Amino acid sequence: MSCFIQVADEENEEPIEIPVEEDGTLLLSTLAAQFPGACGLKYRSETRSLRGVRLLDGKLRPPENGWGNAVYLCVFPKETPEGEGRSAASRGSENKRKNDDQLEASLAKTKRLELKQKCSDLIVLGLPWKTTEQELREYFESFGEVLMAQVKKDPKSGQSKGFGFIRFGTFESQMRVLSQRHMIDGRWCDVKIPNSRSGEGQQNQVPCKVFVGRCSDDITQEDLRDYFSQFGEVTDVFIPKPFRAFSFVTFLDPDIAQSLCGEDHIIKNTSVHVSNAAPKTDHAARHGFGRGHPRDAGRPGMGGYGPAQHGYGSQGMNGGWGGQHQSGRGTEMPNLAALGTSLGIGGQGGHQHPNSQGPNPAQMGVGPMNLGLNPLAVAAALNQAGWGLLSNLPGQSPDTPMAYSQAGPAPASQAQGPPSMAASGQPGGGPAGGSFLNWMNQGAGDGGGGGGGSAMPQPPGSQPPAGAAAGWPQRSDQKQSAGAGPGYGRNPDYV
DNA sequence: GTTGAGCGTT
Repeated sequence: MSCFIQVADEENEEPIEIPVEEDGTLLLSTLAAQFPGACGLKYRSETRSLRGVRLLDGKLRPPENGWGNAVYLCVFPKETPEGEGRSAASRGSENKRKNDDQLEASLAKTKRLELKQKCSDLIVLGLPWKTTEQELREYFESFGEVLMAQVKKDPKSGQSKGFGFIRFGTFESQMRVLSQRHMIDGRWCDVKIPNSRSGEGQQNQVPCKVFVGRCSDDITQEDLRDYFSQFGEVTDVFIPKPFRAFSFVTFLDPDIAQSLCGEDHIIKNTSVHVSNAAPKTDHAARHGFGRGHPRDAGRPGMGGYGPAQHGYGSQGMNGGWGGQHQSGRGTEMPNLAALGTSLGIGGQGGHQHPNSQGPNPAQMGVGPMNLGLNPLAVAAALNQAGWGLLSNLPGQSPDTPMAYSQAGPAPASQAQGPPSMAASGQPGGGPAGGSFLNWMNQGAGDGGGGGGGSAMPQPPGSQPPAGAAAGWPQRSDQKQSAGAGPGYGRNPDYV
């Protein structure tokens, strides 16, 4: 079996042999040790097209037929700002900027990166009692330089309290760690931005998650992961079940996610449309969304969405994206809330989407308080308008008229519509939050419906999230919040 | 010597 694979910076550069693990995977950290800043690999397939290498949990997986003798090429995050990682010069010509627009975008991005790149302490929850600070540090060192690792202990007994804190030297490491769960000494642990720090920088981030519309039902998670990995590391893929013609792809690098927004891509002979995934909280609705993509300048802001406050305040934000659902150990998602659904900096909203030919949802009064709306139709309509699911559409005001029928044909056959929020009469009251997007995002369904009272549809069978192939925590020593009520059974991805 | 959602004696 081969113990090394050949990796080069770029084509025609001299490859370096890099050791693979015994299980045949290549650790991203190993790759990064030789190619600082690399976030993935690609290679020329038989068809001479570039193909991305699957990356899961920091491990690059060999192609179907093994690594072979191919020379693999590093993938770097697009548009690495100056002073970080490898210089643009060393990356060849691919990142050359040619016009003022791009320059401007670059400056804006650099500025934003300065904001976002700050590391903060991270809390590690669920540590085994026996785990020491040394062990904690050693575990996380595989993700990058660990500046601090501490296990909180009872002062008297010295007994661990089962949680600790870590701090990384690079934001990259922090992001990577936040994007997954961690098996430490035999227990699944969660790493999160601690409450004491939440809101100090995380909100200045940009979504890592994109909405992929017009999916066909034969496009699998694997397909999406394979396809989108060519652009950068994919940390999660989520396809709602039952089939709803859209999916979410989360990238490690928000810039990569953003760079894809507005584009059409062909997967399995299907043209899918990538657009912004909507944040999960009404923050987005109030503050606008996104900073505009260079190629997609001026996405509409949330301004047109009516009184976004409507109905959400009472739900109680608990600080952080998707915070409503951040409880629930066991089925809890990795802390993607800190990753994939954060908010663009003070979005310069307000423009009409240049490509928006259909009715502007803002003007349409896109309200989830639907009239038995077919989600597929809504997704299609919004997406058709170049919007994807841009707004959180929180407890929409009843005074915004519905106009979906203008937005596009509504395949009426899939009768599984979103819950009638109008009927639920909230704002803010419904057990499930009362947002159309909540419903859209639920995917495998509000399995917590067992808890009763949810107005949400409850398709059978939840599934573990992508990227959790190793098995979601079902350890016998880990309480599973049995009968935890609404919410715990839902798919832990995207709330 | 038990425990298992949480949030840090600086």
